[in-house]
Amino acid sequence: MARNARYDRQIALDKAMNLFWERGYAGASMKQIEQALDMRPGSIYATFGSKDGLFGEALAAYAQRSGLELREHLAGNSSVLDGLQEHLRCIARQASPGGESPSRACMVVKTLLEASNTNTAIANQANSILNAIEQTLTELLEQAKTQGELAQGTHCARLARLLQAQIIGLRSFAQREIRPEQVAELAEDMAAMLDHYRARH
Amino acid sequence: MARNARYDRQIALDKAMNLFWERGYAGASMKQIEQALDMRPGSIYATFGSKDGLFGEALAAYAQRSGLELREHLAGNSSVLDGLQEHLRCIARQASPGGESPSRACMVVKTLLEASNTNTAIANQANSILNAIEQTLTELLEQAKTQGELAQGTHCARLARLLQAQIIGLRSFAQREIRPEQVAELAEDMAAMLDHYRARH
DNA sequence: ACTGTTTTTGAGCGCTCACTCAAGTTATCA
DNA sequence: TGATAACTTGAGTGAGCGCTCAAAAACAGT
Repeated sequence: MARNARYDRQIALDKAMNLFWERGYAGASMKQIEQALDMRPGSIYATFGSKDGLFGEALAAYAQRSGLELREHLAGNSSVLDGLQEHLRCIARQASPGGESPSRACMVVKTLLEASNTNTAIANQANSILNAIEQTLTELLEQAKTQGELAQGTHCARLARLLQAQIIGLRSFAQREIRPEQVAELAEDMAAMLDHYRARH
Repeated sequence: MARNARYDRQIALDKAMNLFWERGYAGASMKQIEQALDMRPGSIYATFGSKDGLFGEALAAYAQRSGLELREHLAGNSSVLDGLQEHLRCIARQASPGGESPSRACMVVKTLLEASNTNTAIANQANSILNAIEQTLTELLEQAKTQGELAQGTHCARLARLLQAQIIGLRSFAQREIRPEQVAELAEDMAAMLDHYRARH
């Protein structure tokens, strides 16, 4: 008894995610969003409620996407630690200058730094995502310890936070104007650091 | 033959730096700047030219301040590596939740991430500052190698980039809502990592 | 084809943005 | 003390912001 929506919600969300990832929350104006999504303001507000609402959904979509990537890298390796090292190298490859992603830096970290003292709701969301990632990393490391990959004395939650800080550092560092191989070297050095936590055989 | 300025340029700059550091470039409005500096728009524009100009000077002041801090930590230790480790711990102390600095994260990194795809001039300035820091760290490590602290095979420029990425990661991580001792542990783990590069005696 | 419902459209709302400038004020020096 | 030059003031500029809503358009079911 009525027409269907012309726009696919997921596709629109993906385009919004790319724009916000590239330009940040304040840096992306509604005019630019309208153009990127090829939607008029009324449709956008009917679908997503507000700029905040759209950003929130875009950030959630980004987090989901990132989670999938991590799981893929882990699935390609029987060893958890090998998978995590592969993850670091893959981040370096994606975050190298000349790549096609909207920004070399992580959208969650960009959001955390931008919103922390200006937009509580969005900052809280970024915090929650980082908490969840820390939790996931901790569980993975616990698993590695159980399987004898990690030294028995390893404090997994603490190592998870170190690993997360490394990843944050790697991706933020990559935002500099720098030669791609230097980003790759950096990832390699971080991967090597993980080796120090391996169990001795 | 004329009156003097009521405002001390350096003091005004320092207040602007704190506001920009806390809220970012876009997040700090001229209204807020007027209030923070207790200056009316005409005086601000006569003194600093534009919001961009003021931000540029504030960022430069921040970089200078940070450089002084690093030199202080180094001066307190006869060993360069000890000084760098002390620097990491001191960053963690300052960046712990409950501290009084405008933001736990580094203003240069906040600027790099905010401006990279929206404000070329400012992004370039952040890039230059990070280049200079990398250069300084490289020289310090070369010095440590010459003095026999570092293993002879060490690639100092590469280790400098690793160290910079660690610092970036540490300070961005600290922007999360997290317990202070976890930030301290993180700094400790990063300091321990530096030990692996020490020369064996 | 007609009807009923939903979606799309885009002009334009009130507001805040960075910024200007003529007028007023104040310190300096003859 | 009066002339002069510099600084301060704040109302006001045009532009852009996020957002609204009445009208037009498009489809589904009869």
